[in-house]
Amino acid sequence: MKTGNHPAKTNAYHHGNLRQSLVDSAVAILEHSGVPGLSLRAVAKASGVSQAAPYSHFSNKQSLLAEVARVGYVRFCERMARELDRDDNRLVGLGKGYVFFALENPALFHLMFSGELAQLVNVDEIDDAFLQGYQMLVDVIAENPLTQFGSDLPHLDTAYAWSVVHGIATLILGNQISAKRYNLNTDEELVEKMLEKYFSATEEVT
Amino acid sequence: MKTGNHPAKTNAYHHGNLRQSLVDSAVAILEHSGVPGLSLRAVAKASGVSQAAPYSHFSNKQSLLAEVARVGYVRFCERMARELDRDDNRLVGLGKGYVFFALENPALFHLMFSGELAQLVNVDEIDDAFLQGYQMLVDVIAENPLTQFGSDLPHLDTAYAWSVVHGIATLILGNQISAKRYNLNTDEELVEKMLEKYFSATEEVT
DNA sequence: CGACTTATCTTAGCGATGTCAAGATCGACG
DNA sequence: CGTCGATCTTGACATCGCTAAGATAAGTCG
Repeated sequence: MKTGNHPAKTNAYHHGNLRQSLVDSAVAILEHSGVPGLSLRAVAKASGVSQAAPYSHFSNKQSLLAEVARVGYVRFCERMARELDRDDNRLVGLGKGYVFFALENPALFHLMFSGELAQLVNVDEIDDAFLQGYQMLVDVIAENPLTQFGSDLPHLDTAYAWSVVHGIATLILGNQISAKRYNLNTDEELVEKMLEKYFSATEEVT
Repeated sequence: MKTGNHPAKTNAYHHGNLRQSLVDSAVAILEHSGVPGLSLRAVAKASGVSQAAPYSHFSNKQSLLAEVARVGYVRFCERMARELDRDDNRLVGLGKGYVFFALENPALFHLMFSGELAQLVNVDEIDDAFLQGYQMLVDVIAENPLTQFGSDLPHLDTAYAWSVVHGIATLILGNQISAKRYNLNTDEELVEKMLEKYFSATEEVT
């Protein structure tokens, strides 16, 4: 039942690396059982310890979930970075990475942005992974301004671009928007078509 | 503790109009206690009945929540309709109504679009209120096409406009976007500025 | 080496939750 | 009046997050 990574394991009683193991177990449970299956007791059992053991490493369930979200932010940035250079328009690429991550990790994405962890994880006192992702967007917008909307309030463009991709991701996950409504085969195709159409009018800048 | 509306009440044992009363109680609890305070037992107590009474009218908690979401859709449409004609650009007005509703009813909005009720309430087999709201958007886009993005795939424009307003609403609710980051006083001001900038380039159509 | 300290983990239990089974109540209808 | 079906109550079960009390073992210091 253990997740397998106990590098500092010492004996059967003391786990050795329980904190990290709990986070890994939680991520694994979240991926194949979703949010409803993610109970503290299930996480503890998956790591081979008793129900109350997590409280030696996390003050409560929210603290564990904040760690899980942090893992999510790291993977999120990696996913966006992977897609960033595969597109002629870097903003389109960044957007694809954003939405694709959401589609590939629905439960994790929901946890990261549900706002239930907003007290612990918000933009003001956020961890580095989240800020790194936000900085990607700021940089891409800076190197390729959205002048098709005019040059007033240029700093709003980051919030706008973020809203577009976040809205697409959320609505697809909630089944309010789907590929078959637009006679497309996959949601990925829908995302590409939307981002290419609504993020691409930046040629006139040069 | 009762919500007050028992028009068909018959006696102390049989409530008379429990189904509607439960929905009303749930909406009220959701508004001033949020999702975490919305337990079936609390709803039952607020309507003055025992814990298991709701199961005579709803198969489970999700069924009740689906009813609550339906109430939310009705109010949602009313809110958008109220804002629709107050703007020169009707799309901007519709968007304001969309986001303002989310800001004014955060818990209800979250319930309506969280996707947890997606099996019960989706766009395919949705109730009239939801479809009415979607039709508002379709009509506004039809009478004022977003030709600034080109005229190919025009049916994607509804999904795009929806994504923009939904993304703005969700990110503000999750505290990822806020007015003070843009030196504005209120979130409403931020919403207006964004929608006017990114939804207004439709003059060249006429 | 041996005793003390501290972090870690277990067992037991509390209150709250969603849900179900059994039975009580009462209006409607013959 | 008597039966029936819908409605509601009581009581219970499993699970949940969380806490208290105590067991275990690793580290430290004499």
